[in-house]
Amino acid sequence: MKEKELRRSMSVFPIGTVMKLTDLTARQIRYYEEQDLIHTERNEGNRRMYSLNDIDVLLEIKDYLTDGLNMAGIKRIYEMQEKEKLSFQNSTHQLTDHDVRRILYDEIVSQSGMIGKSKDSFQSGGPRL
Amino acid sequence: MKEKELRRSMSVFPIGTVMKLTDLTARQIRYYEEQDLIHTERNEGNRRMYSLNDIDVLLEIKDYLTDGLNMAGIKRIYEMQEKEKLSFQNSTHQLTDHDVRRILYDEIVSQSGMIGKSKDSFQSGGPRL
DNA sequence: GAGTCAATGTCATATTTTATGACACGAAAA
DNA sequence: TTTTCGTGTCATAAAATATGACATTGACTC
Repeated sequence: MKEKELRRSMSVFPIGTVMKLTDLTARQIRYYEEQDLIHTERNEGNRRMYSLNDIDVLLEIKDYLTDGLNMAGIKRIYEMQEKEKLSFQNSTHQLTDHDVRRILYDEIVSQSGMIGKSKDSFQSGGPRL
Repeated sequence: MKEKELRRSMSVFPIGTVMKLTDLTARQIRYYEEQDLIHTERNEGNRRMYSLNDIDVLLEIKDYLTDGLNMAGIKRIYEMQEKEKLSFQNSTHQLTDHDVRRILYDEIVSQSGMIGKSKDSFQSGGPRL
């Protein structure tokens, strides 16, 4: 499965394709990058090039935003995931990535300013994982 | 497996990406299109956009050329495949695509002007399938 | 050897796509 | 009300692509 991973992380899509695939505007995509939610590669001509993984992240971000999270919240989620990834090395991990995302997500949602928002906009059990 | 097929046939790559992925020049890619070896989609702005399947075909074409086939030969191979695809509907097919390609390939190679070319440049059993 | 043809290189010009920075705006927060 | 956040929009510059023309190279023919 190593080759598939590699393919999924190859930066091969220009922003125009990503716009269509994610239904985000270039403005939005660049803004999320500016906010450090994604880290985009550039080609020799300074054009942003995206991987399948990048597109997954953008779709995740869309979901989080739909659920009422803001940039700061989403960023924290990814930061925590990052930490988990690191501590993953010297400890057997009882928690799957799935678990971690769910836990962090619930934490963020219950902690951030979600007062006055309809609870209906939440699917039970957290984001699409 | 229907969704995967769909994804493989989505035209999402600009020619620049295809150049890198196939190690072909834009001139070559356009020429193969001009010769009807590939049929390229265009986006709203008239730019060519390629699918994963298109890239596979281009890599096949490279292989065929390496093996000494010319445009006409390659075109015939694809035409015959096309026919097979059509007759495929009203008959149970004993031959797999793999078989068909091999048979057509051998036919073309033995029939076309391969005299005086080293037999070493042929891998036994036909092209990469 | 000269000519021909197939596949590709190269160049010029026009159009499209993208990058960047600035300003605007509506909704939510303070 | 005033800020802040996420996004829209616009102007300008640069990169990527389309197209058509001409050049080149190798193989084949005569």
